[in-house]
Amino acid sequence: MQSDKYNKLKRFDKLKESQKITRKRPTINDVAELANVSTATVSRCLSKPELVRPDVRTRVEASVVELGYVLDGAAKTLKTHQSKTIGVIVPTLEIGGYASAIQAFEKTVAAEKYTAILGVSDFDADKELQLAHNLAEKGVDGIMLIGMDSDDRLISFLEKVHIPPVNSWHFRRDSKYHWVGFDNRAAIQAITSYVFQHGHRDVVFFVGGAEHANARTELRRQGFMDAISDYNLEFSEDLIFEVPYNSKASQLEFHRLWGLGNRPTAVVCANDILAIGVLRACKQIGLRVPDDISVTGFDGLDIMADLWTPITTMAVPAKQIGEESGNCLLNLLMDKNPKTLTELHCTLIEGGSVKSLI
Amino acid sequence: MQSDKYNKLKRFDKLKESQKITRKRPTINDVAELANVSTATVSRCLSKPELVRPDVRTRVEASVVELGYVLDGAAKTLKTHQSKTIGVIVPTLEIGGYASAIQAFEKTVAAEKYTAILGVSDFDADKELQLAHNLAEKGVDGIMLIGMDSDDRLISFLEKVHIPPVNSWHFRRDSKYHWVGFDNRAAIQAITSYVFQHGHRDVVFFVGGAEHANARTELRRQGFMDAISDYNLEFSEDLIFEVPYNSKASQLEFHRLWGLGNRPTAVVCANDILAIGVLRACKQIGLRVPDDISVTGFDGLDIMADLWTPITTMAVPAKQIGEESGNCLLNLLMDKNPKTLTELHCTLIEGGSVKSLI
DNA sequence: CTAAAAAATGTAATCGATTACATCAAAACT
DNA sequence: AGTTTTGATGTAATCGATTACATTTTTTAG
Repeated sequence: MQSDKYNKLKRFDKLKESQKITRKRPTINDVAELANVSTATVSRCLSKPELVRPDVRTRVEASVVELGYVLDGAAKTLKTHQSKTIGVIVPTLEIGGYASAIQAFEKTVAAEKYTAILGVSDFDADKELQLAHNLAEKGVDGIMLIGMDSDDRLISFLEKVHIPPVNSWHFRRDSKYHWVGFDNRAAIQAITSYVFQHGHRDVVFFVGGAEHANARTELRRQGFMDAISDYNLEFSEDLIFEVPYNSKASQLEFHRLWGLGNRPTAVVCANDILAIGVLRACKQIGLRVPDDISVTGFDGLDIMADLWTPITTMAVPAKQIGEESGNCLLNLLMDKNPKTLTELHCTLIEGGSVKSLI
Repeated sequence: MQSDKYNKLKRFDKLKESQKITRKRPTINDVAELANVSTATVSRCLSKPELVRPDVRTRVEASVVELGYVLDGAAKTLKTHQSKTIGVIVPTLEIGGYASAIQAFEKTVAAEKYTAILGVSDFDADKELQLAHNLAEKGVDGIMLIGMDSDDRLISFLEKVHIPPVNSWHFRRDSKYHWVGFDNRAAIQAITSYVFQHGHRDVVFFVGGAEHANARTELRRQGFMDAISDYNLEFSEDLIFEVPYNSKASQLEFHRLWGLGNRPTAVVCANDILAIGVLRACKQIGLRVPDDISVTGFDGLDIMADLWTPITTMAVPAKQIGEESGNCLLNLLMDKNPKTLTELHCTLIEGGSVKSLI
């Protein structure tokens, strides 16, 4: 409009110049030029080849190869508002089950040309929120959340930016969001009941807590308490030991407990890593498992079968969680309506680490 | 130019209309309007706030919050040719070390505002190449390659599209590319020599191979052979057993070997998973480790200390590899010149699974 | 108090694709 | 043959940011 206000010509030249230096890859224009067609045709060749006459298509494809053309996803995303990208937020990859779930998830969504963007939250809700913001900027089409409480801020943020989330690992029945997982509370109740069934009455519960405290921990406590009340036993907070998520910590905790004269006949652990620590402590103290004391884990690591004593544990359907979450999100993105809750089941694996007292 | 050729007005209206329906999030224009500044100022507030007067900045920030504005990364990337994104290609996440390395890598690059995009190649060079292509379209600024041979097609592709790669896990001395890893051959040689030092002479080598065959497998074979020639022992192909990467397979393989009357005094395994399988087989056969037979692993899984018999293994510096790869790539992206080769070291962990015959 | 220098802000072209619609060509009807 | 339908291709506006340079405002110097 004000053509004298700004000296356009000069600018244009400068830009064109700098552009020449910056440009590293051929663009759709270059391909179009070489193949003697319009950019529209090139674009069609790439996304809807059936709309282009075979001979033209061949010519275009040859140009693509000759120039080594790679489509610029940013431009495509900008225009289409679709990134073909899914964010995955996970507390840690060090927990084997999470890694398995992610791998299965990646495989599932990759089959539909989606790419996974990874964020590790370290069990930190603030970091998680920040990751989500970052993913939103990256333009992810959806988000997979693994094994966390869904912080309200997170959920409302995702709602505001219109990114559909799928929550996984455990689940909530009363949620309007999508969940894929198993019933933590019931699973802990089940393995605890299994121990009670074998006649144990002095049972303590090791649960990963403290710094990683989250809804899941709470659910597990409740599962333990459910089993206790099923058997009409008396509950006391002293039966529950919150331990950081590593075997060293649980090993020390068991030593402490034993040192105080506490003499349970069984230790139920909320995860396998804690069970391993307990096992180490028992070995050091000279307790035979299961003859002197019974121990159970939770997670179903393969390795549990190969320890000093094969440990009875509850196998978590990690791979399935990944797959089903992937399918759920894919459906969500295709505007199909996947069911809100996909409940998967855990499997008790008897290792022989629980002695029958009956 | 040919304004009668195309009916512009009609189109514009249509587009504006459809746009209204599509647009889900506020843009920089909305923020600019609300804050009563230009888009340039908003942009500056976001990337170089120190260039904007504090009072204006405050107004802009308030508008950002009020609208719930999230920057559109695609537009930014399109203009700047920078995605602040790094691709990670890994054969599998089921190998604990890889997961640890990725986690460390993610943490390292996240500190500099980079995001990791994950691709799982399943040990398949074609899939790997396809992943790289996909990552190139996504506009990644760099790529981290874990534990694979660098397929020549991959490397030359990355060169063509100007994406700097960092190779990790093992390394090559003669490469012009960046490597972060340890000397596979030397490490296997070291643990094999350790076994020879303990007086063993009938030693077999279990190595993950077959479907996952790669340069690394070859290097490990060579490491084993190096140790043999150090001790002037006679080499035979029969000493090497290629086994799929899982404990079940190595368990079966050991049964087969034993069934054929093969009676080694020690089994050196190229990874811990295979060692676990051997251990299981020994237990089933009734062989005590290390009294009747010695076994070593490789990887340094924590769990090796808690097996039926704690297993001597070689700890791989997975976390360090992730960190150093991250730093290397960051430097590369900042045009600093990181060293081409970062050599890290393995640590022998004596579990007591090797009996001294001397 | 004015002039020059520095700081803040605005303008609008640009990144590289997609795609609605226009146009042109070829095939299928009268 | 002329008309309609169908198919293939081209045109150019558009997505939402960034940023070179122009312009305006503020500060500093004289």
